[in-house]
Amino acid sequence: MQVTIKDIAKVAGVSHTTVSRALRGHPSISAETTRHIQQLAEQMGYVPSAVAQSLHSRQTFTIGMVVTTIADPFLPQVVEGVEKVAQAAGYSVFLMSSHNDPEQELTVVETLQRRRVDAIIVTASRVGSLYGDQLERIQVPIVLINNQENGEFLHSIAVDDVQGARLATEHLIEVGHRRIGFVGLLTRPKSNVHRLLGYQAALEKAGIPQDPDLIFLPPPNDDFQCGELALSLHLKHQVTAVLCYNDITAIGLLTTCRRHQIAVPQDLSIVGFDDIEAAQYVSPPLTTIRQPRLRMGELAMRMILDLLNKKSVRDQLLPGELIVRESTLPIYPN
Amino acid sequence: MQVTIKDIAKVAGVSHTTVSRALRGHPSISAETTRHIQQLAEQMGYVPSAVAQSLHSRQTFTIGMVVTTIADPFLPQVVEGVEKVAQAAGYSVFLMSSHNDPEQELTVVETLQRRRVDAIIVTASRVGSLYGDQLERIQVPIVLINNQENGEFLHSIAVDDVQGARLATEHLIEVGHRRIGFVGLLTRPKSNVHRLLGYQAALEKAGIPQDPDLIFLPPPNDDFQCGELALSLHLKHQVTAVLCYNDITAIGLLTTCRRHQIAVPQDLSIVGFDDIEAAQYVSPPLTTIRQPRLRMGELAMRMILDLLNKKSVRDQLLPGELIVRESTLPIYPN
DNA sequence: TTGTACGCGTTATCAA
DNA sequence: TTGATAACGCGTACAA
Repeated sequence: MQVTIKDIAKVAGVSHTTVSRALRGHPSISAETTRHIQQLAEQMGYVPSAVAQSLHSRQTFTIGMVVTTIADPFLPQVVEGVEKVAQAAGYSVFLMSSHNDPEQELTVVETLQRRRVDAIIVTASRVGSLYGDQLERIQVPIVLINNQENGEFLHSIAVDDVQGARLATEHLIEVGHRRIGFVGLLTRPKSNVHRLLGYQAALEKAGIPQDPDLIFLPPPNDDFQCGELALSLHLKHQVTAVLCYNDITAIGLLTTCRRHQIAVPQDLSIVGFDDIEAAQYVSPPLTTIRQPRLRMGELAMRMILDLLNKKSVRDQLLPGELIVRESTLPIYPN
Repeated sequence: MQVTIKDIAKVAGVSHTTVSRALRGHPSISAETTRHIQQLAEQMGYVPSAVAQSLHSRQTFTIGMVVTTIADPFLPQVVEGVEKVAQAAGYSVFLMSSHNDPEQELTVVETLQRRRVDAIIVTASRVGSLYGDQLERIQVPIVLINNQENGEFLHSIAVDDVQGARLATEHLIEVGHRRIGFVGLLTRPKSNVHRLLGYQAALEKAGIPQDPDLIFLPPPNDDFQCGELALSLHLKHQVTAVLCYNDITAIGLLTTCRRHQIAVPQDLSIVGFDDIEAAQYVSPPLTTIRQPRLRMGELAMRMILDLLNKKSVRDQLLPGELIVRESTLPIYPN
């Protein structure tokens, strides 16, 4: 059974009010009794109940972190950033998975509401309108990561998909490629379009004519398989370079190339997106666009703190960073 | 401002007691008023306060999941398993990182205690005696993952390091290797010894003499670099195969081999441990010992549920599974 | 400087 | 079938 301030009060022969004050260093309590009570609390192993405090103060110093699944290689670092800043500010994090299942999304939102979290951070690949409405009904600050939406309580931290994809494509163009393919993912409609736009903008700027055949949108599948299917871009359409929606897709393509004796990057250059851990470990190491995941998590939590302190905040669109490794090569090496 | 049962009571013209009962389907309330009140609650957007419920019931339906850092590639799947089972049972999960920092470990434990979590799951590479004592003072069921300790409230789920390492070594022996190296990690003293024991047991059983030169314990470093340093086993001591402490280490070795033009597996076979995501993506795909991470998480949470229901539980030692990929090859291929 | 009384939102006991 | 009251652990206005 946990020790309460009443228990301490009894032992000290004072009221629980005095104990409460003494423990929090209230100035109106004499230095001596304060010291005495604090010492007593220590001895008795007193730890205040956040539950009772929350009931009284109407804030829980708790936030909900909603993910589709924490097993997504993109997420752990984001969560790490969130948790770090949260912990430093005295907040604890509820981790909740929605698994992209509408039913679970509802229970997750309801649970968050029951738990009276002070704020919510969501990184879901899809925040449907229904889901978004549900979220907003909680009347609590919400920060979306990589998923802009409109709404009074909705704010966002996101990577600039257009800029990132353009950067990647420009890299390929600079080293001499002209037949450049794009592998999109229909399961991520929004950012897919943005990355496609970035790709097209780079081509246009370089005066390279668009060829619809070079844009490959595999049927919905897991990301890796989409990459495998994309080999046709090379086999049927003779692209010399491919920009993939993300690293997993790029690695899928990379793997198939190995199986088909297609040398990367000599025969085909490949660029990914995200810079997940595995990107540096595959062979050849993957050129990619890095998303500052740790920082995104930190920023999201900082934004939450600002919102809770009634400070005004601005949505952030972060640039992706080109990481050149060994999966891309000049088409005309010197 | 959140709706409370008192608000509903006012509107319905009854006491808050009646509302409380009606909402929970208490039999002593007339069917009609029950229906009426439930409907009213729905309309008013009532969501019960878990905080108030917890204060009264003295349980929070909350557990603490302590990790060193969620960015460790081993952990996400474990957490996924925990969260899944927890959610299905009506529990929510606090995710807390200790970063292997003694000071943070203390604050984490204290926070868990303040929050009055019903139980704790810990997967830390090191649960020092001090840390363990602190943990046990909370008087709450605790399940350790991959870290056996003794204590009244301490239980564990772990992979059988000895068996796993033996399995891996036997695989290498079976395909003809006799000069087999072992790369250990001093940062994980306990399981390091166990894996070493498994390695030695396999050699002994096969009648292969032990050679201390083939056991390499690099100075504490990050796991990847330890793998890189292990190249000396091949260069100086002519091993034809190496068992690495974990996949990251194995991938470090793999990467260095590529840089030194050492063909894997033709010149050197490599086996890892864990079967992290990246293991299947590297080239060549890594032969390794799989830890059933998702299942370990599920089992840990199930064990917690049993403990909370006063059921008796047994510590579990799970076998590792040999996953043969392409980083190992018979030394005398047919 | 200290204590009394009340409220936070919910459930449970007892009486009506 | 329903309601008044107390209790969970804590913080605070007000009184002493």
